[in-house]
Amino acid sequence: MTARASRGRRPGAPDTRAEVLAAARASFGELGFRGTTIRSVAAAAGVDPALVHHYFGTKDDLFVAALEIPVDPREVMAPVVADGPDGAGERLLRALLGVWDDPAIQPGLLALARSLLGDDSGPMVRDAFIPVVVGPVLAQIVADRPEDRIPLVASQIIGLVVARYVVALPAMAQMPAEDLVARMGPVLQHYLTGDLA
Amino acid sequence: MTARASRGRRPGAPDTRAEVLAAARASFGELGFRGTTIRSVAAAAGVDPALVHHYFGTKDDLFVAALEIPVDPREVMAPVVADGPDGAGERLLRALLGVWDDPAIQPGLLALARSLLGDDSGPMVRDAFIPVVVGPVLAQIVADRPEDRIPLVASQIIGLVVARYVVALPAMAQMPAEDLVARMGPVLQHYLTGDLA
DNA sequence: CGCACAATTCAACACATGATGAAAAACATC
DNA sequence: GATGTTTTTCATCATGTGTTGAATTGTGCG
Repeated sequence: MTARASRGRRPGAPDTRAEVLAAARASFGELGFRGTTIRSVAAAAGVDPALVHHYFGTKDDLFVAALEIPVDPREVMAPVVADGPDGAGERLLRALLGVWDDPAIQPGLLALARSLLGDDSGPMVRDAFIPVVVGPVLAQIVADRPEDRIPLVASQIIGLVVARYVVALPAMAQMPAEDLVARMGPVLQHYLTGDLA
Repeated sequence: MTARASRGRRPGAPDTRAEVLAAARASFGELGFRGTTIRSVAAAAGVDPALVHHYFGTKDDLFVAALEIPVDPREVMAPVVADGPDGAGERLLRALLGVWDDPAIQPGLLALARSLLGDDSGPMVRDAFIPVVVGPVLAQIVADRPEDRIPLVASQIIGLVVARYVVALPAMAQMPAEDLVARMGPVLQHYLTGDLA
């Protein structure tokens, strides 16, 4: 490892800012907000910690930047909701797997998920994100009784995300996507449209 | 608040150790391992931080003590597995809700869950607890193909626990237990014994 | 009553963290 | 070439964290 002992700008046009952001996303996704230190992010990006502050400001600001996901949830969900409730279970699952399996998107999603699960950033993300962003989308694909069905759908989706991506339990993480869709699709469909007590 | 400015033992027989342990459990369950400081636990228990060390040793030791749950998982699961796979979905769900809704047990469970979800304590708890403790129990109530069914059951249970207790989404947290059992029981049963692709 | 032991606080330490500001190097423009 | 701007590191600060050890107080026993 070459020691960078000299102050001042590095030669060339390195995109150091992007490297810092990527390192931050990975760390927030792995260790959560509190488990992520500015120094560890800087070390992973190969820069001095002061540079992290230079580019992103406070740790909170870095976190907010890390949560910006290069995909519009509405675009992702558009094909899911387009054809109404019938078959929506499978379409929802495929859309979810699509974004979670995209290496450009997953780090940010992981950072968000870890934050929600860890209560790192306080209840604001939790109380704002899920009811405001997720709820209205799901409401378009339930047959009826959204107040009963949506929490059930959400519980299975949360379980899937946690087991497959966040905690990454081997049996779940390694289940082929097609098998997963075939096995969990009917369950989501049941929650969306099936007979519900 | 009376200031305790004097060194030395307090009069009477206060169970300070238990107060510290309860405060620790609550904090670990709410904020995870990293979010919990010795000083905050001591403050919540109304003692000096050194007393936390006196009773429990290191922070890690305190954590381990907080994870000790006053219930044997095997006793909880015995009635679930006694009658085999038929009807096991509902029995499993009732057993789960039983322990999670028990105020003597929930704090420790929350501390454990938060730790698993937050990756606070490293992968050891995750890799040891779920496959070793949970897997063999579930294996007794699946009809066949445990390697396929158990992850699905686990995903729904994880989703339930997270949505209802850990993140405590209102719609899920407030769903009456009987409604929940009636709606999710059949899904768990399907994962355990139903037709699976 | 004296003593040993347990419980409790005070004081302090080493280290880690987020953050700030100045110095230095590279680059672009005139 | 000189200057202004951007990028980068070094040095440092204030604060917080887990932890240790000594001093003090209360209790139980002989």
